[in-house]
Amino acid sequence: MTKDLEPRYDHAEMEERIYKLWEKSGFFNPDNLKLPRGAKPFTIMMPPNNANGLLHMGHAVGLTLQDILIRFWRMRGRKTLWLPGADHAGFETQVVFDKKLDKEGRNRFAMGREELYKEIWDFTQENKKKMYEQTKKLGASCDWSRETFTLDPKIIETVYETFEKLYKDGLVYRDLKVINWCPKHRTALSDLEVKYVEREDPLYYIKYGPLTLATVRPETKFGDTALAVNPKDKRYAKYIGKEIEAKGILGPLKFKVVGDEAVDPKFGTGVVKVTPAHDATDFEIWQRHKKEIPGPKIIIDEAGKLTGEVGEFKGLKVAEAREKIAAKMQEFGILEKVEANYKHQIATCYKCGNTLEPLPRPQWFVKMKPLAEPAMKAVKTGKVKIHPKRSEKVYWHWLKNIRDWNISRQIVWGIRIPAWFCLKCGDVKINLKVKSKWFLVRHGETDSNKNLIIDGGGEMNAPLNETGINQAKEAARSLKDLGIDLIISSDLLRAKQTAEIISKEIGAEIVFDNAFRERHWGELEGKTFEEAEGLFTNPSDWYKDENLKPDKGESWGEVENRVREAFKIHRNNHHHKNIVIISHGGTLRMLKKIIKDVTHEEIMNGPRLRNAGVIGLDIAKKCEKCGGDLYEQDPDVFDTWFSSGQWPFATLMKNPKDFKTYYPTDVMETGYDILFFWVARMVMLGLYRTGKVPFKDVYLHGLVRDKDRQKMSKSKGNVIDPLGVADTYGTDAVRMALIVGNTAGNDIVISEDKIRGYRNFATKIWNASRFILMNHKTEFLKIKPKFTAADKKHLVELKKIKTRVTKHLEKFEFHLAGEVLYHYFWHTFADKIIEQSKKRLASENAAEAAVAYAVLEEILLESLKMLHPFMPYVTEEIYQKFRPNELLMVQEW
RNA sequence: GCGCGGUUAGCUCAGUGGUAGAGCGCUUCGUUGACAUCGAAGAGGCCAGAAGUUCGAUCCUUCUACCGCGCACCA
Repeated sequence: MTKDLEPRYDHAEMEERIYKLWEKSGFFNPDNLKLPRGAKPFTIMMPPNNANGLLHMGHAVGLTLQDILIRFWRMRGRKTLWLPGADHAGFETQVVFDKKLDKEGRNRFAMGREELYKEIWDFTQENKKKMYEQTKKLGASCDWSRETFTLDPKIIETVYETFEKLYKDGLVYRDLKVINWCPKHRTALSDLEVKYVEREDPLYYIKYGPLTLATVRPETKFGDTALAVNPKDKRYAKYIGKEIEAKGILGPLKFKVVGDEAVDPKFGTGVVKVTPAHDATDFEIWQRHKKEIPGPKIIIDEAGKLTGEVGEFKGLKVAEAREKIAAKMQEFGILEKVEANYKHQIATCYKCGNTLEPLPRPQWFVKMKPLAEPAMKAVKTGKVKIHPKRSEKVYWHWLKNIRDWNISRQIVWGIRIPAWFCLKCGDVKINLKVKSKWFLVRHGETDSNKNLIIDGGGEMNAPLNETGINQAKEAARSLKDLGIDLIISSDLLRAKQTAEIISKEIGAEIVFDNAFRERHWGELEGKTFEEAEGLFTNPSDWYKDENLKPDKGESWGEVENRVREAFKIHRNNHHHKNIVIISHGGTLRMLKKIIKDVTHEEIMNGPRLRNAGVIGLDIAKKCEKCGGDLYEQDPDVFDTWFSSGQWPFATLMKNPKDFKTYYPTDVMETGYDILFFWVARMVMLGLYRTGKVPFKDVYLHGLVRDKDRQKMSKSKGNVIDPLGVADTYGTDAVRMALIVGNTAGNDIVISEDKIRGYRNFATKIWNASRFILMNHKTEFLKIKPKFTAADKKHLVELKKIKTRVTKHLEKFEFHLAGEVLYHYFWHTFADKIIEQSKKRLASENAAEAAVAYAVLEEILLESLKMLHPFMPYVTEEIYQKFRPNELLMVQEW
């Protein structure tokens, strides 16, 4: 019992000091807690916050609720682990980063995989650091020694193991399906990431020979491959199985009519067109009638523009094309009528709001039904309890109707899917052990490239220009840290310079091989493409014909032969080494042709490798099917939720002792908005991998809203920054304001007024304590207090309060516990008990004063204990004035 | 279409089978050393509407109205 308290307290100074004191004590780490052997653990996995921004009020709510649980159970003698972490948040982070790139006038589609990955990595690490600082400021008593990022090797390894297990069990498969495609973000999305919005669009009735059908998407007509009616529909029974001829705006059409249950006879005309490439239902109709009708005919590309056999509409965006096509149909007299304001639901991207384009793509899917069964059972039997209870019904309903989960994402930020395809036969290998990696790199840009001048293996031999040098440097950076042993380069100047720049960065030796030179274009060398045009019948023949040979130049066939020979020799000599081959656009095409064993036409129609572009080849054991040993890894990454769905066990699994002690965890605390995204998947994957539920209780908190019930958002400008108000009013006030009146599953209303109210409460606690401390006299220490009946009554009441608070906390009724404490401390203890004791404290009789004091101190210290989980800083600070050298944080509850 | 939640003080929200609570706001009074970031006193609610169960309902049941949300392949 040392100093008096200042009349006011400086929360800023205090919070920093106290947090450091807690950290220094080591008690955030359960291994350091002084507990009897066999003390029961209590574990919470902190939901890994997205490492793409700062914490907002929603995070503050979650962290506070978790910290209350952790501090409460720690004081109750449990071996308490709260493991903090951050999520790479694949798609979400990619979206945030895209915006950043956009501001800088860049875009990710023009960046190399490694380069982009590295930049986002740095970006997330920076965010993570700031986020953890904020987490500390909010008083979170988590074990920083076990901090985990979802891209830590231990997590990736575990995720890979899970994927392999699922694959072997037949629960993960790769299949071509029509998936939700966002044309803006150029990636597939899971069904959960689709937001359906109601919209009014025209419904077009189109004549199809003797039939009429209704559609809102006339633009997809070019992709039609059949018509369908309900088999029970008497009106159309006679058409089933027949071919129908009709007038189309690009010429006559001829489609077969199939009978399928998916068609609702009551809707529209009861006839639908079947567009398997651009409609999931139609795709399924096709699958059921594969033998009778043609499959997907793609007429919309990844950017949402018309492509393929669409005549004059090629290149138009879907919305534009729709109007023009409808107009054309009108002209042709095949548009029967238009219902103007047809209300329907359209699928949009939950992030950007753009209309999704259903596209057929091969993707990895998780078969969900077998995983959902045990997950439903776990909740039904009470092994997992969800608070609020009503959410169990919602959980139940979702799992019951669950569909297979597309886990492939076409972005680079994330955990790359550990699936390799044999380059020769296409066979799939999971978790392939790669022996060595070979990289094929095109040289950087030259002025010839820039000005479209033919500069092959001839005399020009242009050097890199400034852009080219920078590109080479970029490529060099992307090849760094990959353990490259050797660079094999064409000896032409542009390749040589590129090789030297890369060598300088990665420190590997260069050997030159003129077999990797560009095709010698003979008499065409030095000419612009325009000038060269007249020299062949068709410019595209330069590429198409593998035997065509310019004067004094080489044919593609000749290039292929020399490359084949050189590649074979280098393969034999260096198969165990990581190699970079630096060569030229055309030459690399030939190399790819050799590796993939495909036709000349196919390789020439394939994508062009940009300057300094990198292609990775993985060399591993021989394929059991074809004997090839060159593989290419699936470029896609996992849906973030596939990895975060493994969070409760992936964080512990690689440390068997921790896993045994702390798994299953006790409580999962998170927002109700991610019940399906995350909670349900954690239960499924947890049960699947470990045979045990990942947690026993799920506590769901609501969305944070402002005092007018508006959702907080940056665009509305009504965001309250939790750290900002913590600076102003103190963390304790913010925490308490977030708890009182906040019930499970309901939205939380927070306003600065409310926070101010609880700041006043903190002041009240401070001043009541100050008063008590002020009345302490050293002579009291010698006096054994004799409590009066009234004193005893107060102490009994205190006990009752403690029982109530304990019960509330055990039942996850944080708001009730907080209210009871608030009310008791202010309106019973301060207003009544302290007021009544003032006379006795002032008594001449030391024994009487001592008793009065003893009662107050007892009640105060017990109250501080109970308040500590809610308001950790102010309570800890005061407690130490009464009990120096002790830590309230680890006092017994 | 199915499901869920809400409707309580001027505002935002807690709560309970038997005299209704918090924060902010409002009214009046008060600076005698814990606290004006306060204290004292107070105003303010047929707890959405209707019916039912009950000795008794704001709380349980049913229906209705309005608000919000989730899920759903109907072209």
